[in-house]
Amino acid sequence: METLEPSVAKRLGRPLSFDRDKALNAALLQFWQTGYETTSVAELTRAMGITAPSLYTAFGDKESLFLECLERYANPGPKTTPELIAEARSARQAAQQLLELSARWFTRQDFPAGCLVASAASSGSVNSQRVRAALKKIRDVNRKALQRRAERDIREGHLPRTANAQALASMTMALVQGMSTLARDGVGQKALLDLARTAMRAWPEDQSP
Amino acid sequence: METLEPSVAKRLGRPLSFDRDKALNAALLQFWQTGYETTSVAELTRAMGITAPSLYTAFGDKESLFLECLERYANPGPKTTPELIAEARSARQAAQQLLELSARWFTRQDFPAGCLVASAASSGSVNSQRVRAALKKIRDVNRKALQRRAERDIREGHLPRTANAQALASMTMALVQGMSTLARDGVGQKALLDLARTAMRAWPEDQSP
DNA sequence: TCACTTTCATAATGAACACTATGGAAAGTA
DNA sequence: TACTTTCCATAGTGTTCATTATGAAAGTGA
Repeated sequence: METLEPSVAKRLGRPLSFDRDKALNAALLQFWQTGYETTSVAELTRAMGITAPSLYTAFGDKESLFLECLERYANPGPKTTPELIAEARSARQAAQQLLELSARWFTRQDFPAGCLVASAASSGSVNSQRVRAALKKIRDVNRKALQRRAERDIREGHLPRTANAQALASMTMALVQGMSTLARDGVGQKALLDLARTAMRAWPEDQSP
Repeated sequence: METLEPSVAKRLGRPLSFDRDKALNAALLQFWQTGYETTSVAELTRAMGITAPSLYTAFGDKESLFLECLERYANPGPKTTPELIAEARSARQAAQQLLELSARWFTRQDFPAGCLVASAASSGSVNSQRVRAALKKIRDVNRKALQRRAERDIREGHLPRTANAQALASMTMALVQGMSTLARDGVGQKALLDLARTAMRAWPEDQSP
């Protein structure tokens, strides 16, 4: 063992002729538009501008490529969504930011409409079990994070004792999922923002403890 | 033209050896579980208990079979969903019934979890454009029906003038879509019913005109 | 019984699928 | 320049896809 980090060490032989990062981005956009199972490797290679052998040596196989795209999609910044939820001023604030961000994110002109996690594999064959499990896990983790944040607010008196943390968290995440479908159906940004503001009436106002 | 109703007239030749209605139901359940593009004809014939040629002579092709399943799924009773929405006591009542019915339907033990319209083809290739358009149309029609019902309530004084009919309708339909995903992720009936009740806080109370 | 019509089971169709074997070209090191 | 390593392009692999050709079987009408 000469180096502990082979990825940093200078690689011998002919270097990659394409930008791995850009190719991954292109694959992400393709999956985002047309789903996981319903996107063929041929469509991926066309979108990425590389040939099939290059895809397989650089990314493994179709499943690994998708999971790497998903990782990039779900964690674009330094902090994860559960961390951002935990650190928000209140559960209510976290929910509001989640909804407003979704309204804006799902209707961006430079990206496919809707949410990859919501739409890439809402149903599928046995061949996509692992991918669907990975998507479900992201949804579960985010929902549970918001639920725990709401439970904390109830304990600390920022939300009334009668509030239902699970129901509030599930409702908020259901809205995020549903807004993705609406965005895919062509509903615009303003309509989704109005929706988000209207839905926040279901959250009890923050209280001082 | 001897008969106006050829389906009633005695058919010549060898009769069907399987129950067309039961086969259609089996196909519906299969599509419901594993989606449109992601369900193969081989899986369909296995679930329906018939061979491929029987499927094609009885139902046309895979797309026609799905559309017929969708028709049965979306219109099981004598009245359509938009009709039920229009005839409800109020827009608020319609929304509440929609949400509670969804909570119960999406978590029934004897059916696949979630909603066929929400999950069968949330994304897909060009081969499923017509199917996806048919699903979108159902979502659009139902959403618009609820929106019109809310607009009427505002006109007639049952909802405050400040209420946003489009936002209320979109929010309610987004919740239905999202509840389907939650049900598929394993969230139970009680949790979805709590969610529905919590979400109804976003609807202004009905008022006398 | 005998045409006639339609369905059945078997098997095969070409196309698309995910994935890879192979050999030469490219770019580094010595 | 010789050599090593890796990548790329071509062309395939076997499998599965949706769909159908074929001929025997099972009914109806005369």
